[in-house]
Order: sequence, then structure tokens, then C-alpha cells
Amino acid sequence: MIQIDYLRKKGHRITKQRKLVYDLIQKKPITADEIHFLLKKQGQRINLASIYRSFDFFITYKIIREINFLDGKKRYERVGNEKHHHHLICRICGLVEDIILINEYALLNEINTIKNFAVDHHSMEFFGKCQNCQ
Amino acid sequence: MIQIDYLRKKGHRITKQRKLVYDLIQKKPITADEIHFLLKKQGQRINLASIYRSFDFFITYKIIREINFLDGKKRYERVGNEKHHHHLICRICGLVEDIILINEYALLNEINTIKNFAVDHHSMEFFGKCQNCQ
DNA sequence: GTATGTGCAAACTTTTTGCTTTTTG
DNA sequence: CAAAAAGCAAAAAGTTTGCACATAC
Repeated sequence: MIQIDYLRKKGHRITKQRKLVYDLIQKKPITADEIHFLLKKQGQRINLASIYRSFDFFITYKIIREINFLDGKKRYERVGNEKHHHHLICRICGLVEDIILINEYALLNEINTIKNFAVDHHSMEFFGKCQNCQ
Repeated sequence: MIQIDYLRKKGHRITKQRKLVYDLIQKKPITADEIHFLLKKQGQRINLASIYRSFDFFITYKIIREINFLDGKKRYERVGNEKHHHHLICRICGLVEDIILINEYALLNEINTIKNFAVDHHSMEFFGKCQNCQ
């Protein structure tokens, strides 16, 4: 709730809709449409436009970020305190697993120094078959 | 022209439009709209729908692949014989530079063995400031 | 109470599809 | 010439926006 309290202190209102969106994004990367569908099923009153506006809002505060799994939809995931991670996306069952890479530092260093490119954000997605689906 | 000849032998027609799309994708990652705009400017007769259908066609033969720079548009790039590469995307000038990573093998090995996830494709994009824009 | 945020409807952007006409081989 | 691909127009997805109404604080 630390993030939510912070936003409130900043003078923003934590509406029921924002909270619902926030809570769902905590669980796993999700699209606007998935959020809309899930909440409607639960009988919640929420509009797609509000979901998109919530995204903008949370992105501004770096509470969520956009990611893309090459399926034509934008997905959003939480930005927590945890180490920057990436995704394993199973083509069979659709499972999305977070992964933290031991060799990542070497990689970023390689880019920053050898290429002299100042990286401020990066994304890595790995597509294939998960343990269960192989 | 090896790829083009291969397609012809497969019984496909290499139309003027397909060739135009093919040639542009050879140069750099590009969107449907950019291709359309460029070709129209050159006075070529080509329809957006045909561009999208060319994409599907070339993707089927793994001659191009889809990539995503988180700007809401799908981009396509050539799949050549060159080593699998990734992208440095400058937020200032929009430059896209290909990069081949020394430490990539270690990374993929890490995923395949430690996570037991069979990677068949992956994408990495690095956002930031290029040498000139820093 | 009032400013901020939501709902709704319409617009906009990107991509896809059905059908007719054109063109490649 | 016949099959394959392109053009055109309309539709489908996904996302954004203006404005009236609702609500968090």
C-alpha cells in the first residue's frame, strides 16, 4: 500500500476503479481488455477508457510499465522493488514467467561502454516451450 | 536475390509490390505505414492492405520478423544470415542500431538449462540515448 | 463542496477481410 | 490463360478524447 499512500499524498484520488486496476496488475502482466473482462465478470462497474487512463496514470508514477509480447496488444506489469526482470512466454499454454538473469549486468555494461549508448530502459522476451509443455 | 529465387521456385509470384516491400525491409526495421508513405512519395502504386499481406507472406517464409519498439506500431525487419541481433533505440533522434551481444550465449544457456525453458525466439530492445544525443 | 476522475459515445489509428480486377508466369 | 496477388472499401481491433455526471477527500 506504500505506492497507493504515496499517490494519495500527491493529491490524487484512489478511486475504486484505479484500485481494481492496480490490484490486477500486481498479479501478472495483463492487457486492458483482460482487466475489463475480469472485472465485468466480477460484476464491477468499470469502463475500458478508465482502464486506459489508469494505465497512463500509473505509468507516470512508474508504478507500472508497458511490455509487449508480439501478439498485437499492449500489456502492463508492475514495477516493484524487485530486480529488473524479463519474461519467458510459453507458446503452448500462454504461461508468463518472470526471470532474473545472472548475466544481465555484463550485457548492459557491454552496451554502455563498448557501444557508448546510455541505456535507460530495456526489455527482453523469450518465446518457446515451458517445462510442462515440452 | 537468393530468397526471392527460392520463393519463385516455390511457385509464388514476385510482384512489383512484394519486391518493393522486400527491398525496403532490407534497409532497416520499418512499419507498414512508413513503407506506404515512402512508396507513395516515389509515385509507386501500392495499397496498405497489400503491404500487410506481404508481411504475412514473408513472415511465413521467415524472411522477415516482427519486432516491437513500444510505440504502438508493429515493425518488421529482415531475417538474414547474420547472427541474431538486437536493437538500440534512441529516444531522442529515433535511430535504431543493430547490436550483436557477446554475452548472449551465456544468457540463453542460463534460461534453457536452469529454467528448463526451450527458447525458440527472443527479442531484446534497449532504449536510451545514442552516442550523438548524449 | 469542488476538483478530480469516471462513464459514455464518438473518433482515431492500426490491422484485417471480402470481393472484384489486374497481373505474373 | 489460369491462378495468384493487388486494389478498394468496409470492418474489426485496440486505444484515445470530449464532455456531462459522479465521487473521493
